[in-house]
Amino acid sequence: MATVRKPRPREKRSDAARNHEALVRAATAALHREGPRVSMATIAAEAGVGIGTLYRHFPSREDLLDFLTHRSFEQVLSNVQAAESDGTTASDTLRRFIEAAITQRNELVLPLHGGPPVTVPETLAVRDQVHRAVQRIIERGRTDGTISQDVTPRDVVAFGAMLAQPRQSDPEWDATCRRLLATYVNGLRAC
Amino acid sequence: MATVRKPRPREKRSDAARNHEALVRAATAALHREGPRVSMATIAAEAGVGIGTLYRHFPSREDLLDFLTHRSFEQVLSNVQAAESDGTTASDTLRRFIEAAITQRNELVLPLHGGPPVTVPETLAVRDQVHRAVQRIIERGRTDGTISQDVTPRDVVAFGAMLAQPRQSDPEWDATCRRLLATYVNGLRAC
DNA sequence: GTAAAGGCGGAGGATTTCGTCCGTTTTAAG
DNA sequence: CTTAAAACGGACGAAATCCTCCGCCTTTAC
Repeated sequence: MATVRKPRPREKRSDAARNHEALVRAATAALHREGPRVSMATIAAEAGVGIGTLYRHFPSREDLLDFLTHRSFEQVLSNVQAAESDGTTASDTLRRFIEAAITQRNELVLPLHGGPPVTVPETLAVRDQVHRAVQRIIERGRTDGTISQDVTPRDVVAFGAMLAQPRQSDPEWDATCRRLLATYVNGLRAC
Repeated sequence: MATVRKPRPREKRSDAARNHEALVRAATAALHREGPRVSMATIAAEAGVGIGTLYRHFPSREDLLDFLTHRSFEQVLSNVQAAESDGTTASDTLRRFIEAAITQRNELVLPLHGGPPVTVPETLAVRDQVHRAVQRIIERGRTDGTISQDVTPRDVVAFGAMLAQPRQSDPEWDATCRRLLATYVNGLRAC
């Protein structure tokens, strides 16, 4: 068997890195603006690259959505961890966490409670971390008396995900959203 | 001017009436099963008619969805009126109303709080009737003390519409849904 | 500078879905 | 039964979308 020469692997090309970032940014913006049905062509145009480039970075539409979903989950996890360390009461911590999801209009959070099922193992792992963190907050709430016995992490995440879905064509949605959140958090207490 | 003879207009044909009903039933079922993106071909097949027949009854996809939306709004209105006359407290009335929307899996209720904007005037009229009925219940709740000052009909309808959206692929959704509703109604009270 | 590894772009094939058209069949009325 | 109005059905044209392919260009390594 011939000796295998091992040429030092090249660095990633700078244009590829730039385009990758542009694509992610464009896809996020386009999804927020036009909903989950945006065409790949629109995304590529918004990123200022050809359609071929889009498909080299993300071999299929599903791959792109999986990537963005994972990213979104990580953001949610980071939010909940941040809230965990600086909320006052437990229910206040949950309020902050959900508020962050809302203001980010983080609609990709939807699969967290069962939209199109997530199949990527790493993404599922992040989702579980979110659930565990919320679980810890709920348990704290049971001792400080601000959260009733039968609330589950699923409930809280599902509620946050619903509110985070952008409602285009309703200028008052923000205000409605805040009132719904206030009422829900208020309802967490007594049983 | 010649006298215009007025031939008695024919009765509507029975097959047309039968097919119309079959189409509405099939469209509802298909939408519940496959979501808002079901193809017209699927609906026609499920109704057991040709694609041409579907398009004679509903000249475009939008016409079909408008029809179903109107129907759905009427059902919601009927629910809220029924609840109005037999709830005990005001918040209990709201709970019954939302429960009805949930158990019917009435996802078409969505445009009530601002999905794809509704443009048919008659449908908008029904929507307003719903809002007014909910408003009446809320006012009753302010006097019997079960509903806080700053809750609006929009909030309640939006909340109900969100819960009524079917979450396929989540077997526990029903239970989650019931807990979310209980918590929300519980939160309506104190301010 | 030079070479080649690797990225870029967009025409176009395959597929899906909307909606039309028109020859055939069914129904209501006399 | 006869007749004509109305409804039926599905092949087909148009348009949107996903993704592939391949000749050309940019970047890295030396």
